[in-house]
Amino acid sequence: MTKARVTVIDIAKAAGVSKSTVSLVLQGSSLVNEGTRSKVNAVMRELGYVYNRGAANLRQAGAKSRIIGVVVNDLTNSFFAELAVGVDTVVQSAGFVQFLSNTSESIDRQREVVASMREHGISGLIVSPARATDAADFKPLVAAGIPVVVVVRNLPGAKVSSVVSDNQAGMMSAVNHLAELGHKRIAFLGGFPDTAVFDDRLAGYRSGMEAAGLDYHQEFVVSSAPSRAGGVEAIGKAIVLADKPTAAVCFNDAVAFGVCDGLRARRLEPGSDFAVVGFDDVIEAQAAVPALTTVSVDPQGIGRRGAQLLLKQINAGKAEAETVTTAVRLVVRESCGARKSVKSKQDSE
Amino acid sequence: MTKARVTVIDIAKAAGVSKSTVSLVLQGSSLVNEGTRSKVNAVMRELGYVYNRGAANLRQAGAKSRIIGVVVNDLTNSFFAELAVGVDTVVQSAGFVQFLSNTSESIDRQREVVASMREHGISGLIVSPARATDAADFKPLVAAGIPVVVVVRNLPGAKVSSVVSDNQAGMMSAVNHLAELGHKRIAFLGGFPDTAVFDDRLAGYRSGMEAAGLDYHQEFVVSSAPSRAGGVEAIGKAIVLADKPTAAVCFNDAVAFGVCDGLRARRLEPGSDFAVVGFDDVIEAQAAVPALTTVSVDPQGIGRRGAQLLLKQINAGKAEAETVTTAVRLVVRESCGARKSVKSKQDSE
DNA sequence: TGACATATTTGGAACGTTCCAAATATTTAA
DNA sequence: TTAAATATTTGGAACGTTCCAAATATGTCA
Repeated sequence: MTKARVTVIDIAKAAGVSKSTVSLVLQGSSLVNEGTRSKVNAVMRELGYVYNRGAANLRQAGAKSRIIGVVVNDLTNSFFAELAVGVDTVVQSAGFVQFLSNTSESIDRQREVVASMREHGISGLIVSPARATDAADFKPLVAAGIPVVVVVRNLPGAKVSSVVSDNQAGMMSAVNHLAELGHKRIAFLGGFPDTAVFDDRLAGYRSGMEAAGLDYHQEFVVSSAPSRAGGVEAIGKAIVLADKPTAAVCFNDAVAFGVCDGLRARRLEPGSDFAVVGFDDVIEAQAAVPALTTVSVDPQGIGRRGAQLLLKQINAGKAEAETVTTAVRLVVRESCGARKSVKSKQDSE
Repeated sequence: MTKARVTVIDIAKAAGVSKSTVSLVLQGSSLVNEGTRSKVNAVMRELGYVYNRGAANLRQAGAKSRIIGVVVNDLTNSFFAELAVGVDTVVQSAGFVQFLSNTSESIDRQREVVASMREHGISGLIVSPARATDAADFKPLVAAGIPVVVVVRNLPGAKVSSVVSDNQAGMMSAVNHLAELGHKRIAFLGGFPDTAVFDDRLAGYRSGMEAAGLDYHQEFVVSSAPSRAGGVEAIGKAIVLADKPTAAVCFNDAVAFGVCDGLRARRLEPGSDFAVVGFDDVIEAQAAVPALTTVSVDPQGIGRRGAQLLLKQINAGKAEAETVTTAVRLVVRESCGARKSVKSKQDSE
């Protein structure tokens, strides 16, 4: 390869100024004379100078690395990919770069990547925590003055900011919609009860039932893995109840798809024979058959909000824990039985 | 917050050794006495020491940062999200971290993020280039001894390694399948002719036609944006030809979906009235109606291969440009008319 | 025990930047 | 024309590590 790196000293020599002046130019200081500035810039271009951020960070105390760490629990899931894109958008336009890692729901992996990010001197962290993450896990970071924003899944007890969607309101509107369609026996299917998101969504379900003047029955709540397979399992348990439900709100879209599978296996057609509503509005929801009625949360929006919040804290130098909930909206498609027939024009974009 | 950073010197003092010894411990050198090592480790834990990689990189010439830059053109597309996950898997288990950025097909953005990554001292770069990327854009990197691996879209003329799927073979098998189903007039729809991928896929189409003993007609090749809208446009042009095609292979799945839309708008049912085959096997392909017959490429696999290749070059210290093509396979579903009716068991996984 | 080999430890001097206090140029005001 | 003010430039000394050459400890063999 080529020889050694070009440093500010090389530039200084070539431009006939001191390294301090070059540094000033690098930082866009107004102290330097226009003529000098352009000469220095010209030399830099000519010599192919590359700024060494590592060296700079070393001198400038901690928080100036301009790296934002982003940790998501499942990048394969387009919901989180969108989230990452949202973060990237604002992070990038603020002149930061993003360090993205995927934990695949592994808590160990999460610990590793966060440690690694810390070693690299991130100025802030956005994390969608892996399941069963200990609230104390991010203590050391905030203690070191590195702001942390938790997104999607909140971490009760952790003294960090968070951005979550309005799970409760979303579930309420789903239940409300089903009630308006005349359903009385509405089940809540899927999800692990040990998560904060589950609690929120369940609470929304309860208030929705209450608001619609319907009774809350313990046995209409069937938890399961928040996956397609979990959905199959959950509907299997719900459909054999003496007092069969006629509709279900699901913990998320994956569960909802599983519920549809399970219904079909029992010769019931989702939409016409049984109403199904999901949560998240993942990309497949509109292309599915029947198209899934679901609560749409805007993952890019969450990402952007989270990033904004984080940047604010980085700039403020002080991390006031703050919680923001982003709005959601019910998207009515076919699986709730409200609309028959083929996919609508609007949805197919 | 708390006071200053804990440094190697603090550790040394507290453990009663010299900073050099601490450094040795950090590097896991076999030179240090077991007893000393464990004492030092204990002190590090106790004081909450965090390794400062930036400082280390400063000393250790260039290529040791253990950061891999990953640049994709569209993270929203689950194809590329999967790719990133594939990369992350191997990168992470090799003890590197990944710096992921999204360019949204913007060449300027791409230039920015690559520059930024360089400043941060990446040890290598994996990139799925934005459309119309200049092959010379990565010259400076390789000149600086930073290995670059291009994935998915190759960059003819750039002296870098690449990992691409076997576009040609994939298209051939698609054409072959349609020919076996009895189609004689098969169109090639969608895609921008200025890309290498287009050339490859088109070449596959031509050889496929030839292999099946069918004539290649210039007017059966209709290019368009590689998007859903582009698909609508392309089928619109193809369906009005005097000698109407009865089937089409599409540049990618998005185009294929658009083609289906366009067919329906003309009261033709994809699958029964006209056979459609896509390329990529995006996640929506199996859930669509009709389920899309398509050429499945394994994006995670490409990511893994790319990462392996890159790590190999990093370790070798020498970047021998190398091209690997990964295998693809045709997934027969409904849109080609080979199978009627509802979705199969296998596909719904 | 002495001499040598082997195992362990250790002070600097880098690495490429930023910051500071101070030096030097250039203007301005009288 | 000169003093004071303002505009620009500048040598070190950090920052937290790794590397080197050399020092010190420990062990081995006659």
